[in-house]
Amino acid sequence: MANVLGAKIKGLRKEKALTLEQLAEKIGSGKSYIWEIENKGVKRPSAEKLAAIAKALDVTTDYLIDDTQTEVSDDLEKEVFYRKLGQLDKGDQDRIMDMIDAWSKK
Amino acid sequence: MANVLGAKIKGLRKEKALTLEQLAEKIGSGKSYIWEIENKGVKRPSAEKLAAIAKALDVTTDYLIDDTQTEVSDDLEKEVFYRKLGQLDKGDQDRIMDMIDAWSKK
DNA sequence: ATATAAGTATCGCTATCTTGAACTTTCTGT
DNA sequence: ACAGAAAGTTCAAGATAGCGATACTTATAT
Repeated sequence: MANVLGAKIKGLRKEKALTLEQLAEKIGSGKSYIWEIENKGVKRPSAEKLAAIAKALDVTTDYLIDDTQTEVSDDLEKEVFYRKLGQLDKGDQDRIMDMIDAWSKK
Repeated sequence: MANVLGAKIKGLRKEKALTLEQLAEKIGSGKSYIWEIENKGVKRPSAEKLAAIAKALDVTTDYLIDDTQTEVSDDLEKEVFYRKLGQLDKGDQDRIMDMIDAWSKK
């Protein structure tokens, strides 16, 4: 379970039936490098490259980077959260945020 | 019109009243390097670094990278909420959701 | 069987990133 | 106002990784 980033990219690329060359072209780099990211566990692609990759694969860079996030985030779940949150007034929203902050400190 | 990234980081850091040293420590870098990112504008930080910075400043890396996006939107704030919520364990997540439910009944 | 596309691998230049110190400016309390 | 502390600014040099170029190997198809 070493190279999460590489696995994600490879998976998404395959889903879209793109070859290394096609993806490489989309993001303006060589296929060898993107192959290395996928397979050799290249640790830190530049933000620029990663943003380009994310765009080409229709995901966010945050999703690609975050190792704890292994599934393309469930839009429905997120939507529900957003909608409920939006129903609160600003003060309550802030209180929720404070609470999340406090609890994530440990 | 150069160095949008640096300006964003600097702005967010100031908003949170963090010193260079404090932010540097949060993300595991020297203050000189982060100063260079903010002011010298020549740097293209790695995705890893940028992700750490985004997390420390409560924004997404996508927001930091996208030069066309210059202000923190409501959507972005919600996105950050959601990200933090995901870091909590299931029990805490449920309690947050319950709280949102309770408060929205008004 | 040959051609062509896809994938695998290596090399090397350059830029990122670290360290760390020294210097300057701004802030703080007295 | 002054000293001392804290924040910010600058520089230099070395280690490391990004990633483009290129060439080799394996799969697919006609």
